[in-house]
Amino acid sequence: MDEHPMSDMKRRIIDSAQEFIQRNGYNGFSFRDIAAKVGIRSASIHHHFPTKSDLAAAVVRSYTDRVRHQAAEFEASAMTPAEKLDWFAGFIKTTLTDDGKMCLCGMLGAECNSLPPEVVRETAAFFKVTLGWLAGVLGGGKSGEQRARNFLASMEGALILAKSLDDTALLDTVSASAIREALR
Amino acid sequence: MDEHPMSDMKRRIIDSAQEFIQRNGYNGFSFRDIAAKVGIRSASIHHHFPTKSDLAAAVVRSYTDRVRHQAAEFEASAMTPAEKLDWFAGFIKTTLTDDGKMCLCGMLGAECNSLPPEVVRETAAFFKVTLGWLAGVLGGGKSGEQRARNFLASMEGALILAKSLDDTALLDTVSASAIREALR
DNA sequence: GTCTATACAGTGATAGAC
DNA sequence: GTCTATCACTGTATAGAC
Repeated sequence: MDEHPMSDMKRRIIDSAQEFIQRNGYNGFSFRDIAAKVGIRSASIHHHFPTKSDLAAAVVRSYTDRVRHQAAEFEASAMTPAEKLDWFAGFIKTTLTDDGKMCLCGMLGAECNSLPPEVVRETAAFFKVTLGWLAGVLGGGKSGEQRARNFLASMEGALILAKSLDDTALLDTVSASAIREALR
Repeated sequence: MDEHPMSDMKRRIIDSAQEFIQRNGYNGFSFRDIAAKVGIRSASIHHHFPTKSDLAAAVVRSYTDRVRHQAAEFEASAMTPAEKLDWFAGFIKTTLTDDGKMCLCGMLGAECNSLPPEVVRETAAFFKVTLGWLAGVLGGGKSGEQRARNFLASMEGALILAKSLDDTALLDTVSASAIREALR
């Protein structure tokens, strides 16, 4: 299906890097961390991704592609806006509960002052795609766009608060409010 | 006034470290960065703060103290809740426009998986104090607490989105919505 | 309280054998 | 495609002179 199907090792490196970035941030992981996880030496990572920024940019691109793919699937379905927002909130919640991770781009967005330019570009692209999808779900137009921004901001912020306070319930109540507000 | 007034150099180190953390995160600055900024050698920083976690914990404590102090000042004033939220939104906006910085604890909250335990504790304390103040402003009780969580989450998330997308207007519109919602 | 000097572990990245 | 070996550099932290 894809034009350039990815090698298995390349895929595993990206997945492992994504986990590390969500947990520790771009400045909080090393090629050696990845190497230990996927079972090859750190020098071999450079064969697949010449530099750390290449790897991180590929991680974000793969994340954005999943959003695009998911959005297209929803497009063809009979789900209501409420069901789509619920799905999104569940996805964010899994991020937190499945190992206390941050949203990939929430983490990179916070760090973006110390990120290589191409990673910043890919992070911005992720937010544009996600906001575009949410705006469509919420009816489009200026109102849809504004609701999308409010909703996504609430979710990203709620992740940070819930993680810091070690309070999963906080994420539940804030995301319930955000969904209610978005659909009002 | 204070029981243990802080030496001038200690103060400058804390202020400089705060700037670096807000810009690059805990894993994105070094003692040498601070040293270059305040004009002494990195070894001398250790005289004031033995370890990096000591320094970061002191930075967060100083930040929380300012919130406490500000809250006490507001307590004695005749400001309305709307004025207090406006002040808070303005404070957050300055953080962003004055050099594209993140909220100190928004940054640390995102990174908290890779932070020393005492820094995590201080970050949680900051959020508790800030949420407590906001809950009081918003009328207290369960409703006030929930409004405070929604409001603060929106502001933290809006900072991330605005920074990533390099879009100051996004912060303005999201914070205006958040204030409206909190006061509804 | 600040300095020089240094220890020692970790970093991203490269060269070249297999 | 993965390895070993190694590079130059940066990181936190310490010892001891001034």
